[in-house]
Amino acid sequence: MGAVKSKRVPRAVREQQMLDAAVLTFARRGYAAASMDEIAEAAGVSKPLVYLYLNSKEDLFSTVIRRESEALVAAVAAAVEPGVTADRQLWSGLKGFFAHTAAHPAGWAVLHQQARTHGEPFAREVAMMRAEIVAFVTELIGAAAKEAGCVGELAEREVAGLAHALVGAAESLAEWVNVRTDEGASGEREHPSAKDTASTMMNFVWAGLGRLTEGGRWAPGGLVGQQSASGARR
Amino acid sequence: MGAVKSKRVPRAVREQQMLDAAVLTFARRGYAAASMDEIAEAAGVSKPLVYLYLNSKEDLFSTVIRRESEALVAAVAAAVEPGVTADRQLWSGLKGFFAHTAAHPAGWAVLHQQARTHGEPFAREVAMMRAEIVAFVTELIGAAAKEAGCVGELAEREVAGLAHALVGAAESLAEWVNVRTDEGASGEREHPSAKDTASTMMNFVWAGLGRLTEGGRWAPGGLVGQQSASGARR
Amino acid sequence: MGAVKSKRVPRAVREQQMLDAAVLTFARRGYAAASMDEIAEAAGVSKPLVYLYLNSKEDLFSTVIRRESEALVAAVAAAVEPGVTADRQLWSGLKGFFAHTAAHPAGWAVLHQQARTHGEPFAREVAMMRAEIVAFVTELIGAAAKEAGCVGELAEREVAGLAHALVGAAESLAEWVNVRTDEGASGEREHPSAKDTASTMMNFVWAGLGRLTEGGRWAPGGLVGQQSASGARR
Amino acid sequence: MGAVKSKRVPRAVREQQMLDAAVLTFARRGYAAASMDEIAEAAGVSKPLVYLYLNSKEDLFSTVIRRESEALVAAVAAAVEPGVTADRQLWSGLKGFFAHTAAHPAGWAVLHQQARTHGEPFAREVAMMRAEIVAFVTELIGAAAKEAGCVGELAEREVAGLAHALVGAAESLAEWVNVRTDEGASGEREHPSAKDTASTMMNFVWAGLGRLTEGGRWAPGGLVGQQSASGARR
DNA sequence: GATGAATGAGAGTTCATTCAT
DNA sequence: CATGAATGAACTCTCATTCAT
Repeated sequence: MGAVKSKRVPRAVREQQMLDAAVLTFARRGYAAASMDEIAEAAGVSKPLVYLYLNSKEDLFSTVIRRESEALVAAVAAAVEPGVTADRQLWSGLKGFFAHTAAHPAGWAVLHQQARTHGEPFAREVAMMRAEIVAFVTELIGAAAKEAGCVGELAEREVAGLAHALVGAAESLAEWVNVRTDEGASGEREHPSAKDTASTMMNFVWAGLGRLTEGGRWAPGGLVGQQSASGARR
Repeated sequence: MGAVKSKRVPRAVREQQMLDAAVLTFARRGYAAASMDEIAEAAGVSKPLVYLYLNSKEDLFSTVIRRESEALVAAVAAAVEPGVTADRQLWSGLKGFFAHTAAHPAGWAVLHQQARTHGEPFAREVAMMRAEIVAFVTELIGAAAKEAGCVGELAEREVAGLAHALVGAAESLAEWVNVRTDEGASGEREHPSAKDTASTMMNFVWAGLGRLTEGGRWAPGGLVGQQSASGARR
Repeated sequence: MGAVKSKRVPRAVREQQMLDAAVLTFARRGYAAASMDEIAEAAGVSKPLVYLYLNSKEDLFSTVIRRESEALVAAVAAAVEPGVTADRQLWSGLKGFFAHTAAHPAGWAVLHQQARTHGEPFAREVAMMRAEIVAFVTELIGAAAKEAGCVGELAEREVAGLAHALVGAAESLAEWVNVRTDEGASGEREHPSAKDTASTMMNFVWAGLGRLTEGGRWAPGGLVGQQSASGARR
Repeated sequence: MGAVKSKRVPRAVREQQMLDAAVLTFARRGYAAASMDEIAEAAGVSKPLVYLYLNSKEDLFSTVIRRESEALVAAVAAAVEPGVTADRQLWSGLKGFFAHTAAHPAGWAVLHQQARTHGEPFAREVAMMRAEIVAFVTELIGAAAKEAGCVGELAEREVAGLAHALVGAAESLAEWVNVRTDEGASGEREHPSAKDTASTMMNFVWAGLGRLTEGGRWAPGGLVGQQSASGARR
C-alpha cells in the first residue's frame, strides 16, 4: 500500500488528480501566476497530459470553478433541513456552508478570490452560483417575515440588500475563520466549529431581522417604530 | 500659456498621474494582465520614467495599494462623527465608507479584488487596513454594549466575529451597489445614495446588536434569554 | 459477410490505406502542419500502428513520395508510344503526364509543392524523378534533331536547357489546369482533357523546336538563319 | 571600420536586417521549419525585437513575401525595353527576370517554393504577382500575333495556356540555373549569364510562336497547316 | 529629464514518439 | 494485433526591465 508513483492511471482518475492539483495551485498563486508547469508537477504528471485532458488553462480553470461551485452548492443544499422554520433552515444552511468552506479552503479561495477577479467566462460562473444562494436567502427572509406576521412590509429591494449583506457577512466570516486557522501553521489551533460560526452569524443576523419584521427601524436618533411604542427615543 | 502638452511637470505631480493611471489599469485588467506598457501609456509618459519613479511593478502596485488604503481609511475616519453614541458613529462611518467606495470604484476594486488575490506582499497591506477598520468597529460594538448596560457580557471572540461579519456585509453591499450601477449602462440608473446603503446596513445590524446587548441569543429553538419577555428597555 | 469495420486486414493493404490517407493529408495541410494524429485518423487506424508500419513521419513522407514518384513515372512510361517518331512519343508522354496529374491531384501536389520545399531527404527524391523525365525529354529532343537532319548542331547544354524549360512548362500547365478546375466550385467546369493540354504543349514546343532544328535562331533582331527566305540551307 | 557588433541601430535598418535574415532562413528551412529563434540569431538580434518590429511569424513571412515580390516585379519592369517589338520586350524582360532571380536566389526560393505551399494569406500574394507577369506575357503574345499578321487566330484560352507554359518554363530554368550554381559550392562554376538563359528561353519559345502565328499547328502526324502548303508532311 | 532600442526569462501550447496493457 | 496513457523537446509569443543616447 502507498502510491509508489501511480503510473498508467485511468483517465477519469487522472483528471480528478489534475483538478485537485489545480485548485491548490490556483488558490496559492492566483490564476495568472499559477503556471501549467507547476500544476502538472503538483498533479504528478507531465504538462502535455494536462493539455490532452483539459485543453487549455482557461478550460482547466473553468472546470475547476464549475466543480468547486457545484460541490459548494450541493453541500449547502444537502445541509438545509427541509420543512422547518425559516430560521432553522438558515442555520442549517450556514452550518453546511461553513463546514464545507472550512473543509475545502482552497476551493473556497478559488471561488471567492480568484474567479471573481478574472474576465467574463469565470466571473459569470461564480456570480450565478452566488445568485443562487442569495436567492435562497432572500426567500428565507421573506418566509421569516411571513412567519413573524410581518408588520409594515419589507420593500423587495430592501430584502435583496439584506440578503446580500447576509451572504457577504458569511463569506467574510468564512475567510476570517480559515485564515486564522491557516496562519497557525503549528497544527491544531482552536478552529471554531462550523456550528459556532453559524451561531455567530445567526446572532448577528436573526435578532436584527426579528426586529425588522416587527416593524422596527433604525434611524439617526436610534431605533424607532417598534411595534410597541416604547422603543422610540433612547 | 495653456498647457500644450504638460511638459516639465514636477515629480510629485507626475507620480500621482502615474498612480492614477495604474489604479485604473489594475482595476480594469487585474494585476498580472496589466502591463507596464499600458500603464505608462495611460499615464502619458514613457516606460523608463515609470521605473525611475516607482522602481518596479511590485513597488508600483504596493504604492497604489497603500495610497488607496490610506485614502479609504482617511475618508472613513473623517466621516465618523466624534463624541456621539456608538450607533451614530457607526452610521456616519458607514456613510463615509459607501460614499468613498462609490466615488472611487477603481481604487476599491484594486483593494477588494486585486490586492487580496496576489501573494503576501500585497495581501498583507490590505489585511492591515482591514484590521484597522475591524478594530474600530469592534470598539464601537464594545462601546454600544457598555452604553446599553450590557447584560451577560459578550465574549471578546464573539465581538470580533460580529465585527468581521459587519465589515464583510458592508463590503458585499458596496460591491453590489457598484455593480448594479455599472451594469445599468442605459444611463442614469437609480444609484442608491451612500446614506440609503448605510441605513440598510444599520437596519441589518443594529437592531440585532441591540438584542444581543440585551442578552438575547438565537438558538435552534428560536430567540431565547431575552432580558424580560418584552422588556426591551435600555 | 460484408466488411462491417474492416478488421484484421493484411499488412500490405493497411499500409496502402495509410499511404492514401497520408497523401491526402500532406497535400491538404503541408508536411509540417499535417499531424500524425490526423493521418492516423484519416486512415482509420491508431497512431501506434502507423509507427509500427511506417516508422516515423519522415519515413512516411519518404514512402509517400517514392510511391507517387514511381506511379507518375510509370504512368508516363506506359503512355509513351514506342517505336514512333520523337514528336509522337513526346505527345503521348505528355498526354500520360497530364492525365495522371489530373487523376491524382493530391499526389501531384505532394510531389510538386511539398516535397521540394522540405530539406534534403525529400527534395532529392523528387529531383531524381524529375531528372529521369528530363533525361527522357532530352533524348527525344536529340532524336528529333536527328530525324529532322539537324542543322548546325544543338549544344548539349542547350538541349538540356530546352528540356528543363519544356518540363517546367508542362508542370506549370498541369497546375494551372488543376487549379482552374478546383476553383470552379460551381459544378462542372470545362476541364480541358489531357489530350487538349498536351496539344497546347506540343503547339508551344514543337513548332518552335522544328524551327530550331532547322537552324533557325532567335536573336535580338528577330528570327534569323531561317532555312528559306534567306537561304539558310545546310 | 567594419561592423564590430552594430548595436543601437535605427529601426528602419534593423528591420531590413531582419527581413534579410528571414529570407535566407525561410529559403533554407521552409516556413514551418524555420524557427523565430534561428531568424533572430541570423539577424544578430534577440527574438523579442523581431516580434516588436514584425509582430508575428505570419506577419514576418507576409512582409518578406511582399518585399521580394515587389522587388522581382520592379526588376522585370525596369528591365523591359519600352517601345520595341514584342519579341525584344519579352527578351529584355526575361533577361531582367533571370538576372534578378540569379542575384537573389533566396528571395526567389521563398516566392517560388515556400509562399505557394502555405495557406491563403501567402499564396494569394504570390499568385497575384504571378498573374501580373502572366498578364504581361499574354499581352506580348497577342502583340506578337498582331505584328506577324497572325493567320487563323489564336483562341484567347490558347494564348493564356501559352503564357502559363512560358512562365513555367522560365521558372523552371531559373531554378535549374540556380541549383546548378549552388551545388558547385567550390566557388566559381560556369554560371550561365542571364543573357544566355534568356536566349535559351527565346529560342524555345519564340521560334515556335512564330510558326503558330503563321497558322502552323502540331498534330499527331506532325506540323500541319503551315502558311505555305509545303508543311503537310507524312 | 526623457526616451527609443534592446533583451533574459519564462509562459502557454503542440507534436512526434513510446510504453504497458 | 491494437490501443489508451504518457512525455521530452521545441515553438511562438509576451513582459518586466535596462541601457545609451
